[in-house]
Amino acid sequence: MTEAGGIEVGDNGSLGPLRRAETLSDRATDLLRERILAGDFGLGERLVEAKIAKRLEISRGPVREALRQLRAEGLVREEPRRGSFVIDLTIEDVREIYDLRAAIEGRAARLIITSKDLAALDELREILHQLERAADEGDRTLFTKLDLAFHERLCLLSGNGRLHRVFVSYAAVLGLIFRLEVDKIYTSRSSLEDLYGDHEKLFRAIESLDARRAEEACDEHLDRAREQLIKVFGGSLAKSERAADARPGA
Amino acid sequence: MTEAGGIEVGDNGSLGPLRRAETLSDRATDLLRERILAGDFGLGERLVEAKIAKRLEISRGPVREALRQLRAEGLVREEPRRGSFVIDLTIEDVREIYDLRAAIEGRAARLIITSKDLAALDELREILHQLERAADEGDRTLFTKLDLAFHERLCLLSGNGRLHRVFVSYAAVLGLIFRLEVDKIYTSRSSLEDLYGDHEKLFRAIESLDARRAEEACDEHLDRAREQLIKVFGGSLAKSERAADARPGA
DNA sequence: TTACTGTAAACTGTCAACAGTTTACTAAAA
DNA sequence: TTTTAGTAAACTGTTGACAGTTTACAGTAA
Repeated sequence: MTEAGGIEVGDNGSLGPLRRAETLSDRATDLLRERILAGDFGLGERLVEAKIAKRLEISRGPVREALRQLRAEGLVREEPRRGSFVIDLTIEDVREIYDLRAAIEGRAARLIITSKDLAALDELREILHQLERAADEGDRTLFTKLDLAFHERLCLLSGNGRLHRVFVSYAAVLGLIFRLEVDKIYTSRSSLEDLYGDHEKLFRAIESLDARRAEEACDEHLDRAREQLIKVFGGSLAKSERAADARPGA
Repeated sequence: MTEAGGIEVGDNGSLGPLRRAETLSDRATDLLRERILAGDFGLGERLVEAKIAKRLEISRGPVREALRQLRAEGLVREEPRRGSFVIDLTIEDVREIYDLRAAIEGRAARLIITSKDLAALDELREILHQLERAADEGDRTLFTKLDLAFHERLCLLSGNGRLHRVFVSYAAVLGLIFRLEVDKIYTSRSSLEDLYGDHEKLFRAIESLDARRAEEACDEHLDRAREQLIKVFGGSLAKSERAADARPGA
């Protein structure tokens, strides 16, 4: 599931339709996304098709398609006849994404509640427990991963595939934001316990099966998370990580 | 703005950066989207790269990219090594899209309200007036076009580019749904006046600058619109319009 | 007839090369 | 020195061809 933004969900334990061989485009997409999220490509850095193709030892075609896919995911920006670049993230982008999140995830919570899907609640609870453990152990990288998983699952369990697809479409950028946050967060006062508590509060609201309360909790949760981010980054995300030329490997 | 799903918004009256020459991919994307929306390709119909390329007198590369773009817009479905197909719309899809719309457009309304952007209200009012005129004249095609424009503008005026992009990402499919609706709606009792009244109600709620009321109005508006659609299509959208082979022209 | 098998046609995935544009660089002119 | 013009290099957009997979079909056996 290339489109899933790196979040694998599929199960194929018993006998089902065989997973079709991945195309080079798909693998290139996954690899490039990973590299960008890992920070191997800086914000705003140019992505030159030919250089990437050479590095991956494939032709430009699949690389081109991969870049298109990443553009659709919002991780890459394309300028006609000028090429592709890793996006530049600004505080304004963070604001936009968090408003979008509030819309999507608030609705997802509501849909879960109206469907009265108790198994969904159990799944969320399970992730919540893992989140608690990660907070206890102070594992920030794991925490952000589970944080993302919690919200992803929320959207998936809404039963609305398109809602989930929208989440996935910004999940990659969110992952990038989280990575930048982890790099910086050690210097801030914020604790994982606070962040965990926030998630627990959101879950309790969903668990109460009160749609309005859940939506409000979601709004508040994301408002706090956003303000936290803005505080951490103090106005500028793009820590002049900008680079003019391509540097396609690691 | 190829990504804009056929809804042109850009203004370049005074001196601004010159619009870069469109690529073949972009033109192919626009053309194919238009054709699909016009019904020249049936639901579920296969889109064969080579045939389309031949018909447009270009090579397969740009066609391939166009199909990828349309996939991102949700109008086309791709199966690895099997090809691209126009989507099949079911009632379940309509439900999904309308829940997504409620999330996105409700939030857009809220954002406009919290920003207290009165010029935005004026713009919406203007479209509303045009909508009224179309209803009076009984011009259903124009009405659906303006209906789409009203909601698109709502999202644009939210000031959140990503929110707007999500709207655009389902606008093409919505256009397809509206087209199918126009074909069928003559046999139903629903009147354009009712539909107009519904929009006016939504606008009044936004105009009142009460975010909660506006969100609820949006929910209700879309709930009604959805039920209307389901009533019209009576359970099955895909009126066995399905075709096995490609038929790339008109 | 029905189920199975093998073969040809159709189509997608991938590649390598060319054309035209953009960018970077060098040198001349103010 | 700063600006302008000119030139080479780099890069994207596009093309046509090939390889491997999927699909359709004809033929054979039950």
